Amino acid sequence: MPRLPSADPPRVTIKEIARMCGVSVQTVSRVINRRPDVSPDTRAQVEAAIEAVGFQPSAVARSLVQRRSYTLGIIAAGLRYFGVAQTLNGITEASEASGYALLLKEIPSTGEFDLLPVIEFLMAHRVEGIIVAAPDRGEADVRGHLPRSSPPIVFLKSEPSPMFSTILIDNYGGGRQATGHLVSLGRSRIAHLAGPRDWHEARDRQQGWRDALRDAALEPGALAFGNWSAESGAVAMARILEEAPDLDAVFVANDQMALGAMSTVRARGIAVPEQVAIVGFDGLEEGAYFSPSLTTVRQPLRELGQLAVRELLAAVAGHEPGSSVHALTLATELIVRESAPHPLGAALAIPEAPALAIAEATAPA
Amino acid sequence: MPRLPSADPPRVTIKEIARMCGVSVQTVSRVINRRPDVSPDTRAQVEAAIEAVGFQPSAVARSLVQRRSYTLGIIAAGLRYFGVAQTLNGITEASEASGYALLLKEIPSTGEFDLLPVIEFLMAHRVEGIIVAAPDRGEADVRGHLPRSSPPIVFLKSEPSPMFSTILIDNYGGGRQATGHLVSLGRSRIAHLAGPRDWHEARDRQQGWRDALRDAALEPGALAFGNWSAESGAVAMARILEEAPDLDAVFVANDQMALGAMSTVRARGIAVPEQVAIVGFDGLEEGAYFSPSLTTVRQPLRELGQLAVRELLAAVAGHEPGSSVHALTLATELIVRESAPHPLGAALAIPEAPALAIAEATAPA
DNA sequence: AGCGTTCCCGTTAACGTTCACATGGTCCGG
DNA sequence: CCGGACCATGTGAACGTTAACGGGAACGCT
Repeated sequence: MPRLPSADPPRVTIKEIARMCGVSVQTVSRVINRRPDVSPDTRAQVEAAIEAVGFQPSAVARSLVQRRSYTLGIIAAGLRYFGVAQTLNGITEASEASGYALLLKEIPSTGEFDLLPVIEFLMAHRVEGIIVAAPDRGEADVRGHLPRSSPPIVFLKSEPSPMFSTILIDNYGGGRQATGHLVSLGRSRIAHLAGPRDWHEARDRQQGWRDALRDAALEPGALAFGNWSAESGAVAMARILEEAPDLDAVFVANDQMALGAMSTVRARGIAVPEQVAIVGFDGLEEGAYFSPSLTTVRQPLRELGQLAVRELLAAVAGHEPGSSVHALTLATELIVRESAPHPLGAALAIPEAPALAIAEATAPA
Repeated sequence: MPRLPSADPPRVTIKEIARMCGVSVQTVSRVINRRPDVSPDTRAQVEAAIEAVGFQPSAVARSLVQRRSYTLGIIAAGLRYFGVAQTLNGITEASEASGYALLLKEIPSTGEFDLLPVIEFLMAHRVEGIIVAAPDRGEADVRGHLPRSSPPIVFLKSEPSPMFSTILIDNYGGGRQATGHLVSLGRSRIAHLAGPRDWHEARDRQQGWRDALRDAALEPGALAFGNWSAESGAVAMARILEEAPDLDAVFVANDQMALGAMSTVRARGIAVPEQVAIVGFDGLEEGAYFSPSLTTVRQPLRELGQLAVRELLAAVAGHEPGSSVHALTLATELIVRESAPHPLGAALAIPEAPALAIAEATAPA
């Protein structure tokens, strides 16, 4: 009766269906939820009615009453970069498989940014878990300031912490792998083109580089920073060449920057890999088609995303808070291609599993 | 009283806050929604209480009672490909700016797939609009089978239709631009490396190629299909070279395939652009660092995503159904780089705006 | 003094589901 | 022919919030 004048066609609800079939709403609810205790006749009738009017039960109302949203929140930064997009891909796959919906928030990939409001936004939507696929670049680590009673959270790009689950790529180990490979090639003046200072991953790769050099009793070479983009890689590479004209290898913190770096090197007339060997990081499939093809460290990013979802769902299911804090680390894999080939004469000196690397290196050209 | 034994700490609600402050829930609601008719004192007191217990109003309950979710649904395919990721980037930006949340569904990027269930899923979540950034590859066009009372939908990768809004890149025009550029270079045996047959965009680019050739009174050259990946580009290029060894140019339907194609061409010892000129499609920033750098057709993908959101929000606001069906087409822009350079001797014959293209071509190396 | 405003706040009823429990019927064994 | 078990269904309340409306106090104006 107190219908507004501007009434849209009133949404058809469970009640309407019940009226149509002459049954109670509860019975309709039972049919919708495939519960056994409904006679075949009524079930068929109700299903027919639902089909007829194209009724869609409201997930919103259901969330409210059940206090469950079957939704996960994702916080991502830098979607336009390969790594994050690939991880997101794994996340959508796994959550699709388990019937969960995804609420996506993207935050700027650079500069100060406070995660807390974003997490609160997701909490207001009552997500059952949150995946943080973005570096924490606020003034203070969010993890100190999380609201009590926040849902399980998995961090994908932060330091491990005793209070929260983290699933990380072994960036440090990958950095060592890359640098170690260059060392095994006999290179000794090995520079590093790092990612943004405020990305945890960038710091770890850099540390891997540093430690691998130390272990080989080599001095750290030149160091410059980019922002993950090919352009920044080209620019930073120019700086490195200026600082250390005699270098014979570079470990670049991601493949896109490596592409830019190779372009700069080529423009200077320096031969890759003869004069300067280059190793990237990411495992871009496209790297196989660079010129020369790019030796790189593959990250299992899709698996990372899938694992994050599984971790979250496990935490949601087994309710003991805190008991499910894990710190997983996923190993990287060296993919040897032309920009830093296998050490030819020194098969014994190869530190990585050669079979794998060789298999990966045969690009279907 | 009928609290279950397994009770989690009962969520703090607006009612709890009201009790704490000795006011009614309505007053708390008013404070939360920043309504003017609350005295400064009570407002401060309520805000303090909210802050103290870390209360988060439930967006779910609010959605239910307001019958508005402030949420948009996104259906995407091929997140791992640059185009889609970039578009998504634009979408997150615009929706962030307008305070909307995003519910993301990814569907397989290849093979038959029925959109309808996905749309129904989003409708069940009461999204206020849907962006379909995926090709429709079901047996029948979804748009014939949409449930009545579906929210506004914007299609980003389908044929224009009188019933639904579409926002499209001018793939046909872009195909003509690319091919026309090759023609203006004096090339006459121009092949095409197309995208998957079931992507609308791929068909349009191909048609642009075909028509540009016809207009130049040239025969269509060889034609092969890839699946957007660099690898498929390399393979398809090999097929093309077999079929038409004498070709002097290729228009490739995206930049990633172009990368693969260039690799194949190079491996055959064929010079780019001297013997074979290559034009890609996408406008990847990375293309500037390929070797040679890639001439391409830039798509305003981020703008596409932003426009889609704006279109949707406009449709949500102005409620007249159907009145807001638009069919926008966004122009592409030719970016001339080394793989298909400017026609040197024939400045007058350049059909594109040279100033722009030249500006884009000076890569910061 | 009377009356209309404005300001602040409370009460009641939704929103569309599901949960816990109640109810009536049918079937079976004794 | 009765008690229990089981099946199919209905009833009322609850989930957490906002909309609609009503009402009292304080203020200003004629």
